[in-house]
Formats: sequence, structure tokens, C-alpha cells
Amino acid sequence: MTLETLRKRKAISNASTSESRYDAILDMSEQVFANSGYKGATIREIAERAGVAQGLIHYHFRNKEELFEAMVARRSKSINGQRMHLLRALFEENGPPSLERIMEGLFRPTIEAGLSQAGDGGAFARILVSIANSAGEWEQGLTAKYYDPMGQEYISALVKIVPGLSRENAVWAYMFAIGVGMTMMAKTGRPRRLSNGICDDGDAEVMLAKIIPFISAGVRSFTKQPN
Amino acid sequence: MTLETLRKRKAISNASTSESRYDAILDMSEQVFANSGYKGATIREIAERAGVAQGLIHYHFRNKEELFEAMVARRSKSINGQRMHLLRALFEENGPPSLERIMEGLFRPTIEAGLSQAGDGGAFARILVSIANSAGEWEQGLTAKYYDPMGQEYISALVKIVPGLSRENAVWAYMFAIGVGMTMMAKTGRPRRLSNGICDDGDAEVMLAKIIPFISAGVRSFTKQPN
DNA sequence: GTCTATAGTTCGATAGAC
DNA sequence: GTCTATCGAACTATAGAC
Repeated sequence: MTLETLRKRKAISNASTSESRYDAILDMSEQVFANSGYKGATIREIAERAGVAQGLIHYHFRNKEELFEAMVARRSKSINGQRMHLLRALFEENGPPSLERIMEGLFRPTIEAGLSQAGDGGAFARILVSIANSAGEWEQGLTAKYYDPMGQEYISALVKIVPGLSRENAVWAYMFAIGVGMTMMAKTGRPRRLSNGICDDGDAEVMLAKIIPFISAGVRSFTKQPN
Repeated sequence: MTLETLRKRKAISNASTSESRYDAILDMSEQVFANSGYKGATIREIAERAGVAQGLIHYHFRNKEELFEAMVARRSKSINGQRMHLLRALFEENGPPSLERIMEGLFRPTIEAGLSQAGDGGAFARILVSIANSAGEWEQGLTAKYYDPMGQEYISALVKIVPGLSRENAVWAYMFAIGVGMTMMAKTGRPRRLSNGICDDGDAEVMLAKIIPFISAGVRSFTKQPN
């Protein structure tokens, strides 16, 4: 029996939270990093709010950078696994899937992940937005490692199902789609301000209903364009 | 003659940089905040690279928060002034402007501002991306103060020139347009990675040529939708 | 307006007991 | 695996000379 297995056994036997301290640290990391940013977040606060000693975080994750990456790795592998599964399932149905269903498959797992979390649901989504929009080498390294492979699959899917769409335009289409999706994931509250309370970026279902047709029309416009 | 005027006179007579220390601090603030983020940036580094004493920054701007806001205020007023001027000029021509020209007027001033700056041109654009995508109270306060008024003008313009576009959908359209524009302003280099070097998010002209049709098609799709 | 020097805080990381 | 205690290295902001 590995040490990893033992750790999980102990976690399950923990009556108070039914969760290992290891996972509690990762959970709280999402909350704190989301609210304060990487530099603004402190290991002290994560430790306090997770109810563990500060030293324990260094024992499990060595330093702040590796804690952050472990947090990204855990959640991104889970969400992107769902996405890959969804995408492949779509292509195994009768006939090629519609552009709209492809796009829904791109964004829905992020929403589902948010809803199932305790506390602030969209914490990891907000972290993701800050990573994806950073030009820093480290952040782009994380994006490349945990998100580029999935991006490539979606780009290939777009080329397959949209007649006349070049790979170059499919890359732009994917980037623009992600850009629009950020509006939903960032949860800035700006739509509400700009619309006197009518448009709510906290309601993911409503946003999806707006985002999917918007992106789909944009992608199809590339069909009538050179390159 | 005001003290403000005197300060500028002295700046012009400065042979070495032809720029006051006050402005040098703001210029270097853009570079450092863009590369390190608000929390990650340090007043020490800004002072050193601007060639001034650290204490001078506190003399002019009191603290880090006010330095940041002064930097945002200077550049946003300049760029948004151009935008407003462009937008109003479009409506004074013969007949209403096209959706495409409205969108070009939204993004081009950001590009021009980048090109005319010394050193790293897109520094302020990257800062803007991080502010706009943050859910923090302070960042949203800055967005509301320096960008919401312009956003309202663009939303009104969209309602005017796109037949059948409700104000609610115009707000979403504006938000999504900004989201796509982030792809250009963030300068992450991801399009290049995903396309094996073909798509370059460093070339703003090429990006505009892709962004404008994409967004325009998306906006027009709202015409055929309820709400 | 500009500088030097430093006070006062807070943070990441380590050491070592249990 | 978990905790307490602490070191050393930053950082912001202020005080005071010029």
C-alpha cells in the first residue's frame, strides 16, 4: 500500500470534515488565490482559514509556486477531462455535431465545476482568467502545460465541422471564444452596472444562452473570408 | 502661473530626458505594473528604473494605490478622449456609421497609444486587461470611474445603428466585444503556440482584421433573437 | 522638489519537537 | 504528518536634511 493511499484512508476516517488536510489546503488555496491574486495571497492566510499549521503547507507543497501549480493541476485535469470526454462523445453520435454543441461543451464543465464547489463556486474560474490573460512566462507555461492540449483538440474539431474554416482562422476563433467566455468566468459585475441591473453575469445559464449564438455567428463569418 | 504650469516648464527645460520626474514616474509605473501586477510591483523598482528617489514617489502620489490610480487616470483619459471624439465624428458624417467602423473606433485608440509609447508599447493595455478582469472591489471601482461612461456611449451607439438590437443585448454585445479585444491587448503569445507560429497576437493590424468581422457577426446575430 | 536613512510590518521558508 | 517558533529578507511609508 502506497503512502498516497494511506493518506486518503486517513482522510476518510476524519470525522470532522471527511477530507484530508492535504485537500483542505488545496480547497482553501482556490478561495484565497482567487480573491487576492497570486502575489497578493499569503500562505499564512491559507493555513489559518484551512485550519492547519503554516509549516504543513511547506511540507506538502514545498513553496508557494508549487502549491499554486498543484491547485491548478488538480482542478484543470478534472475539468478538462470532462471536456475531452464530452467532445469525443459528440463525435460518436450520428453525424457531426453542430458548432453550438461544441461551444456548449467548451464552457459548461467550467460552470458545473463552479456549482459543485463549497463556498465561492467560481473561485477557480477567476484564477483561470488571471492566468490566461497574463503575459508572464510562468503563467503562460502553466497555460501551455494544462490547457494547450485541450485547445488543440477544440481547434481541430472546429476545422472538422465548420466547412471552409481554415486552421488559422480556427485558432483565432478558439482564442476569441475563450475571450468571450472570460466575460462569464471573471464575474466582475460590470454587465449589471452597465445595464442598470438587467444583465447579470452571475447567472451562467443566461450567459451561455447569449454567448453560444454570439460566438457561433462569429466563427461562421470566417467561412466567407480568405485565409 | 500655477505650480502645475511651473512643473511642466521645468520638465521641458530638462535637457537629458525632456520630461519631468513626475511623468517619468508614471511612465515607469506602467512598465513595472504591467510586468509584475499591482501586488507584485514594488515602489522601489519603479523609483530605481525611473532614476528617482523612492521618497519622491510618496511625495507626488502619497502611496501605492494613488500612484496606480494616477497612472490609470492619465492614460485612460487620453485614450478614452480619442474614442469619444472618434465616435462622435462618425455620427456627424453622412448617414449612420457601420457597425464595423464603430468597433474599429473602439479598439484602434488602444493600439495607437501602444505604438507611440517608448519601450514596451502595450504595457498599459496589459494593465487594463488585469483591471477589467478582476472581480475585486477596488479594481471594479476604477473600471466604473474611468471606463463605464465610455461603455455607456458605445452601448447607446450600438442600439442606434443596429436595427432590432435591444439595449439588454447591446450590453452583452459590448461586454463580449471587450472580451474579444482582450485577446489582442493581453499579448499572451498563445495564438502563436496554438498555430505553430502562424497566428501572431503581436500584430495588432492583423488582429483587428480578424476581430472586427467576428464581433460584428456576433452582434448582428442578436438581431434575430428575442430580448 | 528631491534626497538619504530608517522605522515598522509582513511574508516565505526553515528547524526541530512530537 | 503535524505543530510551534523563529530567522532573514523583502516591502511601504515616514522623518528630516538640503
